[in-house]
Amino acid sequence: MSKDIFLGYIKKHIDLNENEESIILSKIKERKYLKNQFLVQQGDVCRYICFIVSGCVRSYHIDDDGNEHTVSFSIENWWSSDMGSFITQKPADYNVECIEPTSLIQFDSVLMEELYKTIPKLERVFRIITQNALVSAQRRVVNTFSKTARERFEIFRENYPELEQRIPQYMIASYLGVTKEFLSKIKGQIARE
Amino acid sequence: MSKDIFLGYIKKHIDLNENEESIILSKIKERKYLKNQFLVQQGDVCRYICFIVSGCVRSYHIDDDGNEHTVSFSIENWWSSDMGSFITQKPADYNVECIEPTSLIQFDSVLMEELYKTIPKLERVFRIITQNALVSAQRRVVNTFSKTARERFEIFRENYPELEQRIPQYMIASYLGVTKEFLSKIKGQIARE
DNA sequence: CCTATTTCATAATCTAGCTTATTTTTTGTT
DNA sequence: AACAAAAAATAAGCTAGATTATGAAATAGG
Repeated sequence: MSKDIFLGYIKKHIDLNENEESIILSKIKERKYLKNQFLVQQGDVCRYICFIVSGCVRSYHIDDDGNEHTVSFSIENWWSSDMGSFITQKPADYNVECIEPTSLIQFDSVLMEELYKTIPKLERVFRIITQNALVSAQRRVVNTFSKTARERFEIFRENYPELEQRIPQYMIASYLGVTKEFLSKIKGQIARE
Repeated sequence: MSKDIFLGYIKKHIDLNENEESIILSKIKERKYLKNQFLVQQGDVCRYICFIVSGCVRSYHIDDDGNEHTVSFSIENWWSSDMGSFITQKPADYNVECIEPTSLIQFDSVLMEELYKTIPKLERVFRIITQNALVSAQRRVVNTFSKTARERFEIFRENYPELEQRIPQYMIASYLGVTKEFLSKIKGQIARE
């Protein structure tokens, strides 16, 4: 069941005794979203950090010209939020939208602080997760500058082979930082070889 | 003195009792680097996370074509490392080089784990720092896609007004993701207005 | 099953930023 | 002060990727 998936995930990083497990179990609950529902909307304050049990969620920014820029896709066993907004309680920079029916566990800031207080080891879990996410984000910056759009697409395919099937092509384009037309052209090129 | 600068920094995030303070003080020591010395070289394993007491450090990747891409500049009261390499103990993706004479405090992974173990609250400090860094990195990705080079330069100037004076222009260009020639052109444009 | 709406493909034209090359200015060294 | 080396400025021509447009194919809803 979904709560156990979450516990299993945490226990990959730290040990939990029975008491700690039951504290966590007592505090969390599953919530379901439909496709196209928003976890956060750009401009609102982000109230939750979410652990995805199943489904897929996209975080994206809409710029002044109305163009979408995808920051991340989050699937099973990963997290989703507008972290900046969640931390500062200022308006979110991103829309966080389900692109599949999604089941998740939500943590508001009161609950997070309560959990950190009662089970300080959880700080460690989130430190490690966040460090890994930072490393990926920095690598993405460098790739954006050093690789061509085609190379970035091929890297995306290698890193997330399942995702390409689950996600509309125009969203992948907006993740790679190119137009959907150009991604289509790239795919045409690759297919022709 | 430099150790107190570090303690002051930590105490902005968490409270430390006298015992904890003295543990930290006993474990750390200052180290000085000259301009152009490397803290890590791309391909080596990164052994340290460094807290910068004074000076300035640049992290950059050299790609297959020999082009430099700057990931970050780190100055006083900030951290520097190749985090990915430090965590995994695999070869570093980045050169980390002093662009000024730099004084810093180095933490190897044994010391970090020891500190996390004896003063678990430090996990919290690094969780928070890393979360903030992640938020910036993600914003940088989005800006790279949604803003022009000129806009990115103006944002850089606003965010780090002091840095522009301390850093050669070609390094700023490599941070913004443009050639030095194009940044020069942008500055010419701005000056002419 | 049919229609409407999204999504994807293809192609022509256009531009931000790159490359290459030359000159000037700044910085560092003896 | 003088020389060498690094950094910055400027400019002409060139490409990766954007924009705009049009049609085909796939999804979804009634």
